[in-house]
Amino acid sequence: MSRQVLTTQAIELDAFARLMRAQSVLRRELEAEVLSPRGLTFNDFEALLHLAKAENQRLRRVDLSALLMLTPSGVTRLLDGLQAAGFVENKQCAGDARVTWAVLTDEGAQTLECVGAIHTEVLRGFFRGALDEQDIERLSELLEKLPGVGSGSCAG
Amino acid sequence: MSRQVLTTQAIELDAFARLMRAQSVLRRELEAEVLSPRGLTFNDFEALLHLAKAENQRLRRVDLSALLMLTPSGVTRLLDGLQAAGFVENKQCAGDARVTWAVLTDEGAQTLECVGAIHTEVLRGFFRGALDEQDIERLSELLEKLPGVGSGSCAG
DNA sequence: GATGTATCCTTGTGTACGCAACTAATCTAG
DNA sequence: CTAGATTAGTTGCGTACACAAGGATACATC
Repeated sequence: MSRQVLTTQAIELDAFARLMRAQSVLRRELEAEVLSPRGLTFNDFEALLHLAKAENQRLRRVDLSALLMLTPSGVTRLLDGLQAAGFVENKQCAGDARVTWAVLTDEGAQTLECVGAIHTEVLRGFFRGALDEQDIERLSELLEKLPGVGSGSCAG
Repeated sequence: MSRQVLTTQAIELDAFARLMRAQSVLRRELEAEVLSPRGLTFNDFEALLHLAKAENQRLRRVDLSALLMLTPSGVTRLLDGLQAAGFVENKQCAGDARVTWAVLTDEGAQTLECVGAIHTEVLRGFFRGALDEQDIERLSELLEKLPGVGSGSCAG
């Protein structure tokens, strides 16, 4: 006697479920194959990536906070670890004593270069195995339009 | 003197970054608008959702584990909370003494119905504000093809 | 200047979850 | 029937993160 509990079946619910699932699968694969073996967490890696892309390889904590979607406290603890590992250094900001720059070290850049290469390989395998180049771009474009995802949403 | 650290710029990297970001944004919005105010975590809600869709509103822990992409221990603790809240009950399996069914209670179903309605509203607003119906379906289809996302990957 | 407000960041504290180790039940082979 | 292997689940422990509160600096208004 299986009552039917859920009646609504909006297409948004499917898209949502698949989005969540895709993220979980991809994240776990990257952690298992690339990051954990090298002692990095997912956010460690993303932080290094953002620092590498940033001007002069440095970011304010509050910007990292927005980019990684972490709270300020999360960023503090995250950077604690990256500093202990020697991948990031603190640098006082000349014009504003409140801000501390997080600066990518050479060692951090080297690590990122190495890890990033494998990361990209895994990524390529993940997407290319299922979609052709056009579809990957289409997917990317569609995602970009979603609120908070596109370039209008944060410093870049 | 900004050295260029990252040279590779694969399209997969963009798709990846946006996928991660879209998930974060959406998850946080749902948590803030819908779930946290009602004392539910994201996985609480997803668990209830899966239970509601399942035959007889019940699932084995190991199946929930696969559906939510949690470890067995995570599922145990998750269900602890849902049982304490009265949304889920344990039921012994007649044929196999190892398994404990997690069964959705009436109260759980009611809660889900209420929360789910708002959830769907927020979801609709999120997607519809940026994409038309066709694009949402396209997005959903593209995501579905990714490894581990489509129906071939787990019980459904 | 003084005083209020906003911004940047850190420090307790609590929690969700992964990992490893374990128990218990089932299946498989001899 | 026994012995090992597989499967379902829990528990102890460590960690990444959110929340709330607080400290320090900057800015704005008088």
